[in-house]
Amino acid sequence: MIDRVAGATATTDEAPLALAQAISLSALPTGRIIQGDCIAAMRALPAASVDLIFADPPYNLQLGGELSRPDGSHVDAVTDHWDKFDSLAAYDAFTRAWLAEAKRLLKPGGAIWVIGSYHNIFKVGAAIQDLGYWILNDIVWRKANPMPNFKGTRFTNAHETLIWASTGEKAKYTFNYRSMKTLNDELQMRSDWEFPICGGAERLKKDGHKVHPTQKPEALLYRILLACTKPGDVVLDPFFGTGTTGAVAKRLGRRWIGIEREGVYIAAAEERIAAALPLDESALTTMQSPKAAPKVAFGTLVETGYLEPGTVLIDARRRFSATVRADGSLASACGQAGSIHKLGATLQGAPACNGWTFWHHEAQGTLQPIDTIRQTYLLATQP
Amino acid sequence: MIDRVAGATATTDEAPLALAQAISLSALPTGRIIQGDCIAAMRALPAASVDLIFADPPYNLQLGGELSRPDGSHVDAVTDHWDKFDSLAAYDAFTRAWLAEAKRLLKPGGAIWVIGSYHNIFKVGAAIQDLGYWILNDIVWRKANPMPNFKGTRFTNAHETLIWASTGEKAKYTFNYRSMKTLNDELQMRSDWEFPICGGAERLKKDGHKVHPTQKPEALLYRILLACTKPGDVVLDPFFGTGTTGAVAKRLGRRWIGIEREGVYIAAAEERIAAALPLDESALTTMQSPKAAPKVAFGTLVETGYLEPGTVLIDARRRFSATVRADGSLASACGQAGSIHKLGATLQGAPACNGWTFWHHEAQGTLQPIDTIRQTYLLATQP
DNA sequence: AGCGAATCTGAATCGGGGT
DNA sequence: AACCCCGATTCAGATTCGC
Repeated sequence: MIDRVAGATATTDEAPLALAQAISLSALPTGRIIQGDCIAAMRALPAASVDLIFADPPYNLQLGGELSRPDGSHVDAVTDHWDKFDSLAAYDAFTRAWLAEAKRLLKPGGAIWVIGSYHNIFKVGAAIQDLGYWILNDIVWRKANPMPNFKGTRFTNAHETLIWASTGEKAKYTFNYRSMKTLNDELQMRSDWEFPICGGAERLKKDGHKVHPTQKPEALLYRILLACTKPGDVVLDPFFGTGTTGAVAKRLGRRWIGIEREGVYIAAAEERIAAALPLDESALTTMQSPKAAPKVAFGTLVETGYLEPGTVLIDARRRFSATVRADGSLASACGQAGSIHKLGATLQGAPACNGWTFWHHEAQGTLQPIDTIRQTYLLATQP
Repeated sequence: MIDRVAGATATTDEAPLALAQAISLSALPTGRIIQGDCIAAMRALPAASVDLIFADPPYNLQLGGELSRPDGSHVDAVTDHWDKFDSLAAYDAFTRAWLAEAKRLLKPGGAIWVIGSYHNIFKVGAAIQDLGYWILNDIVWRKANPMPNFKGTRFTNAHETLIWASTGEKAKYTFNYRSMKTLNDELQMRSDWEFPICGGAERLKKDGHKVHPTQKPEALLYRILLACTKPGDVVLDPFFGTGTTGAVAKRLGRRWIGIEREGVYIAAAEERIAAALPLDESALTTMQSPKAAPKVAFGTLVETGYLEPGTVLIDARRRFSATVRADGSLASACGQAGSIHKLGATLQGAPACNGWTFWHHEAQGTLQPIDTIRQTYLLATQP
């Protein structure tokens, strides 16, 4: 077991504490992973003793059969027993039970973060409101590299949702506004965050297989703890898994408590946290996500009215022409159709073509490449 | 009142309809705004008569006092009476009531879209699941230019959430996959969409003041209707406001029905929709999935001489080869035989295989998938 | 060693029509 | 209702392989 300085030792020298609070702090098993059911484990902890709770509960995915990629390979889905519930109602009851225990553990000025997907997040959010928490923001984690929708049946599921809530409508809470603004190049931090999914060296593996099917990226926890806790605060994670919350808390000098049922995850988490190093300056700078050049799809110009469906485009030498259609595809007179790039390539018999510079439109008597419209759009919408 | 061709007039010349369906269509007030309470108005409409519902219900914002910008100017917040509910429970009851009526109106293959913010979307999503809808995606509208958080107390609220759901777990639904992929420069459309908020010339104003506090951008509706409806489909908006749904539906050649209580909004919507110009037929034609193309059996290519019996096919990596037989089956050297799909799967030991892209033939010194022969056949035989 | 090609993988409610 | 067959369908990033 890992053990960091217990709360009592660190605080008894300071300002006097109420007896109950002193007992609470002395009993608080920070720097430890408690093995067992999260509701039972939370019941054993003292009330009003935790500053922040981060929870990544089971999503209750309810997947159908097997799924294969177009190349025939098999998709390794989340089929673990801990994600199985008998019914929507059973999941709902479980959700309300652990959220109620969590509320009891939070100090009056504490707060909770919960992450989920559309499978469960609406149930979670509704329960949070019903239990008297006060939602402060919902945050969208935009995945830089999500798994595609292999069957072409829906939109690519490219994000997850987090809810940040205080203990009540009038409750205080911690929000390090300046830290967030600094982290975001002196612009207010928005409610949509982009991070890659957890992979590479950060992804815990054993015998070549991932230890946990849903390990979260440390960057996500880093931003949350930096935004909503102070050094020394106690962070509880009731679904600890492989300990991302503990590792990041240690790096940032926050105390932590983990609750986890599965021994395999606990073993991996302990090893991982033991190896975690306190933050140095360079780690902070790597957190600053480089601002990617904004991409604009041709279809966006059609949707937003910068270019009307029905507009006729021609190439610079006026050899080919095509009409813009409602979905951002182009149709030529000879019946061929495709994206600006594909149709340009087809008509020229070329393997590829940059449609942005190939296609032009008539404007003030001159031919303008459609790329100028994209520049206009970017100027109008970028801060 | 605006009125487009009613369903009955347009369909009586065609194939006979069941009586109930004929009544439904004749009674359907498409191209109209019904004034009144949305639940009462929906009750008066026939069951299973609508292809898509788009709903932008009151968000139940629960704002505190007045809000000022750092420069002292006043923020014009949503304080309208229609956004006031007595309690969370009252809002919940209202949400479940209109969502239940909406479900009754949807055809079995229909779908619903609802937009909201963290104030209400969790209640809405939980109700959608409880009522037996099946969530297909949650979509994040990332605002390119959101209002900043003036007090510096939270993250900038820079997105809203939409839920897309079918009428049940096993229900069919419309999703124009190819159109979405084309619209997004040949990449799958993701669940996070970026649009500017509604402003400029698009924003309806009267005497210098915005007519509606939460007018949605047409680009948002454009993408939804393009993705989830076909031309001629009936789209219902039970919280019509200033008619963004109607204006975009008219442009895209979809029929529409609006329900709205406030006369001021109705007047603005009617004027706006009357001015909207429908796209012409050629612009409305969109990219189709191969699914929608006429099917060609492999045997047809053999019968019609596009491929000679006895031709040897091989896979791209030249690991397997097989001979085309007179009945359109393939036979491998090791004695196995079957359809192009089945033999491909058997030889690879895979559960399934698309023979059209797996098998190749030698042409002009290069390997060509046999799908190119099918394309040649289609070009030659389709009008 | 270094570069380009090929391979692998990630919280996924992932098909439709005929017999 | 269950089974069978046809055949449509993937993006970004990390890692490994091959030259």
